[in-house]
Amino acid sequence: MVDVAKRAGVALSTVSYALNGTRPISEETRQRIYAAMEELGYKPHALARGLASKRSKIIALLFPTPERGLGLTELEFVTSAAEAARNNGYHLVLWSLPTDSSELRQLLQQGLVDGVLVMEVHLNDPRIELLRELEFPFSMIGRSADSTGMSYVDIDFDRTTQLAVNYLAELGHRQIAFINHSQEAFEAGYGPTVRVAQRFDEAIAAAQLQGVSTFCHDSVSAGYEMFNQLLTEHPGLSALIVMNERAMSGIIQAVSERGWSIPDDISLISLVSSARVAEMTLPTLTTLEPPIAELGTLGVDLLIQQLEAQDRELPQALLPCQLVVRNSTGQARRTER
Amino acid sequence: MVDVAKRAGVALSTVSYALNGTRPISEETRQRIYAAMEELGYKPHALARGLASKRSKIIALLFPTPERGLGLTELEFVTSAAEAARNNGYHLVLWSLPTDSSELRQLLQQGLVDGVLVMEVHLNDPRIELLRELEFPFSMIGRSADSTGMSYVDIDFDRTTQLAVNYLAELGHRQIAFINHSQEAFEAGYGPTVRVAQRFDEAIAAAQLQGVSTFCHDSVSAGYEMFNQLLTEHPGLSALIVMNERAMSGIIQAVSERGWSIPDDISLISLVSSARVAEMTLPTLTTLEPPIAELGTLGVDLLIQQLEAQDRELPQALLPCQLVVRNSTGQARRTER
DNA sequence: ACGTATAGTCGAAACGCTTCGATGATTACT
DNA sequence: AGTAATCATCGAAGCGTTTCGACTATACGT
Repeated sequence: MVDVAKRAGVALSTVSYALNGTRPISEETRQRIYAAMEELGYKPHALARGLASKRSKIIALLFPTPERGLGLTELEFVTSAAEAARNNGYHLVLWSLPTDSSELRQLLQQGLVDGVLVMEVHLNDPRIELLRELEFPFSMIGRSADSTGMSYVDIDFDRTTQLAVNYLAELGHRQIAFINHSQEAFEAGYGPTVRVAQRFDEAIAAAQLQGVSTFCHDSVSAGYEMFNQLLTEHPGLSALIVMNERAMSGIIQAVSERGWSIPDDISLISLVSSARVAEMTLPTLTTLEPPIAELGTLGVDLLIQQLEAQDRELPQALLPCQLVVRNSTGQARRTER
Repeated sequence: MVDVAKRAGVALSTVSYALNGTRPISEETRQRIYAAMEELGYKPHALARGLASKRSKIIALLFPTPERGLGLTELEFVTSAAEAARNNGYHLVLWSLPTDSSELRQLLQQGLVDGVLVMEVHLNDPRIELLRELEFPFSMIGRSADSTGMSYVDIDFDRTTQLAVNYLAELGHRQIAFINHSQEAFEAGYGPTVRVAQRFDEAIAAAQLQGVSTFCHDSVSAGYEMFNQLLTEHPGLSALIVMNERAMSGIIQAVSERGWSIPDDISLISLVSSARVAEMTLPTLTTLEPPIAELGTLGVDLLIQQLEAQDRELPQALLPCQLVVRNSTGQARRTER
């Protein structure tokens, strides 16, 4: 930088001002400075800049260590966040930690990152508490129980659930089951699990349908068994809303073993599930697909906005899933089986 | 840090030495210093450390922007790399760029990262060329065409292919097809595609079997059509080795439509495919599963070793996939169909 | 014509650490 | 006993930026 300054015949600080636009610089000098930078192949040093300005332009993505196992969803998420960060001139570091790790505090206090984006937020999340305590800038994907005054993006589960129920109702289904993630996830306060469970009951009631809502472990075999059990207890079921990709595989197997056909004998909707997975099965699955990339991008944008804005506004956003009709849903049967 | 020094009654530099162990410090003073740090809640500042030492302890994961679409594989990869980095006291930033992006140069010259880990290396990869040109420390997942003198980890495709062919041969299969990724991937020099294609022919010849090797687009429908075409042209096929998860779905559909059963009428092996996907299908798939987490961890380890070692050795490693027998493979039919 | 903004620039002091050379004080080796 | 390492520590000079206060020259309002 000192070389650039010399070559352009200006002071060191002038180069800095030209670079960041912090103070006015005459067009003429700016030209000279840029030319000098070009000729010398000068590139500003990120660390030095960060040290002096106290803003590293690095944000962290707080990524829970695989508990429920990782989905395609998460990956797209990560990459879209990385891209969004880069588009804003930020870097994205990955911090993959258990939610209750004490290591987070250390990492935050290293002063490396300007803010963090928290994924897979639980209704009651120790990471969030820590961040608030340290008054560390953050925003979330998903929401903790009380998310007032915090910045977040999340799937609009109310709307998503409503869309699924409405669609099935339009097809003439009257008895609909909802298959959730596990009870443990529910009790741990995993957002989607809690919110959809609640909304499902409301939507069913409002549409004057019959509904049954149940938890299910995230495994193929659990899905298989759950389906059989459900149909024993509620033989009139004609449609299932499933928010559990692994269980979905088991359900499809159980249906096929029974000699039934999808969607003639039963309709299936996969909730918050990606196209990639939905197209791997036979038949392909009607889904409500989360706007993953948008969530990632938006999450990063909100965080950066928060970091750079002077005012203390904490923006929030909810995005609904999109109904993509494929081959696993159809008109309800007219006749009893 | 100056406060810690004062409180411990030592010089600033002594605190630094105690922290990094760069020079010997008496046990007694070390105690005092650590106590002081504790009391003051002192945490070293990562950026300042990086600036002064010229080693940021940050590495980048060079992640290609989704071309072939993202797999579960990649995600596990990313998280395992992040963890490995953290275990070594490093941070991992994500750089998601097209392989031919000019932006990489900018990023490298920012001086933010000490080294990069390159994913999805093509046989002829501009990123690698750039890294060599700049003499920037890096290691790779996968290999470029000439990988002598470079550090990498990769799947041992030779051994993996051999395992698959051997296993099928043992089951009595005599006519085996190999379904690869697309021809475009092959021509682009995508490593797995090229290496397995080559090795398949060799392995078939060595085992004195009949083999047919074919490319296939990464899509369900392409797999479906490819299967039908293959069986028209080679009615004697009794086993398929498939390295193409999406095509695999199509193949399974085609088999089932034909009224055939897996594995009684045809055996399927999914190559370099994760357990998550293999267990979603009916029947579950026999696979050769890549040691993804190990690859990620090892890749990071090799890179860091390279960064910290004084000697200029560039370690390399090949790991084979593991054969996991599930329900898609069985004895070859004794009789003609 | 006079104080007062404002544009444009400079020099120097941070930012929070590492690292080099120097200095005593021990210990080891002939 | 004398020289040479080694141990333990200190002070100061960076690392490559940003940012603050100061200064000059020009334009502004009255």
